Amino acid sequence: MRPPGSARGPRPTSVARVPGIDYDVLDTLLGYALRRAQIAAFDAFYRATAGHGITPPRFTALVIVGANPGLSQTVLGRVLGIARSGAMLLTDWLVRRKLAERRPHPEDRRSWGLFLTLRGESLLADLKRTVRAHDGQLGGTLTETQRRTLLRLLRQLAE
Amino acid sequence: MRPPGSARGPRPTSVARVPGIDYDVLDTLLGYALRRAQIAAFDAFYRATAGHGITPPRFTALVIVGANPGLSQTVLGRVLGIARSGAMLLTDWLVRRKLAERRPHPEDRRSWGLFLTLRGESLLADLKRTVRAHDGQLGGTLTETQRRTLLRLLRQLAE
DNA sequence: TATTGTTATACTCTATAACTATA
DNA sequence: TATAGTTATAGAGTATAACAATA
Repeated sequence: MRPPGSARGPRPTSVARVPGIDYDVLDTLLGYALRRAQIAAFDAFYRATAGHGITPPRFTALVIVGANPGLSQTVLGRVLGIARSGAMLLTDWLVRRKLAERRPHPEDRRSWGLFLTLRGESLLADLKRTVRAHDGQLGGTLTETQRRTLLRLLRQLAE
Repeated sequence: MRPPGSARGPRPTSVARVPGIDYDVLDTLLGYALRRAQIAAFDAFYRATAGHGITPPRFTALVIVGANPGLSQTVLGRVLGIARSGAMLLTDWLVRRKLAERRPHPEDRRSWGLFLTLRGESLLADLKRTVRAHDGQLGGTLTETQRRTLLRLLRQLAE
């Protein structure tokens, strides 16, 4: 049993509102609503991936490497929005678990091409299923139309 | 000049998509869209509060103490979803900046009642204005109706 | 000169656990 | 016994800076 919040980074903070507290202006801010919603989403993600040691950035990395085989660590870092040194540590983790491997880049001997192993492909397929399922339940009380609307509005916000 | 990403916790990672990259299943996940939207929101927040040393949790703490004067550190921690030790460090920060103060709790000599100072009240008033303004611009391309819809759907998601 | 990967180092945030004083 | 605040310590994640190899 993993003690909560130790092995996989900061544990998603509780989303529950505290009764009797006045939240004042927070209730009118899109930013605060986003934060609360993301905590709920983290929660769903952790339920989906319990026991795999998978975090959101690691899942993202698996998906990105899977869909863009041969990309470099620098590009992976850029996609994830982290520094090169961080992309390296993340790649190290994937390689250590034998989920991905570094192959020499055919045209540039400074960089690696990243590829999923068979094991990585297989885990990714599993993860995609469960993450998608839990992500679907995330909007448990949302209708399919509302869900699509939300997704569209969020994309518009982030563009 | 503050070097980016040093004094105020992790710098919001870039929200820009990398051209030529296949994002695969990520584009269908509410959780991923939420993350991207929240990065944009962080960005707006940091623009709003540049130079104040204010982070989202610190802003939240100011608002909560302001609207619920006399509450204890433990309750503050529960509202923020952090451990008591963290609530204490956060309170220390507010007290050090003379934005809040601890007063003996009238009925329980184990706990403090937290209150904003005049300076805290004044800063909070400023912050509310700018944060609200930037939060409004956050959905720059959203109509007022879309904004309300988004807020409602996010609340429904997190409930 | 510029870039890739790497290494070393530091910082922020959060957590748990143990301690104290009160309840 | 249980709780509030505190202190000490540890871990994850990220950043910057400097270095070697290569472009």
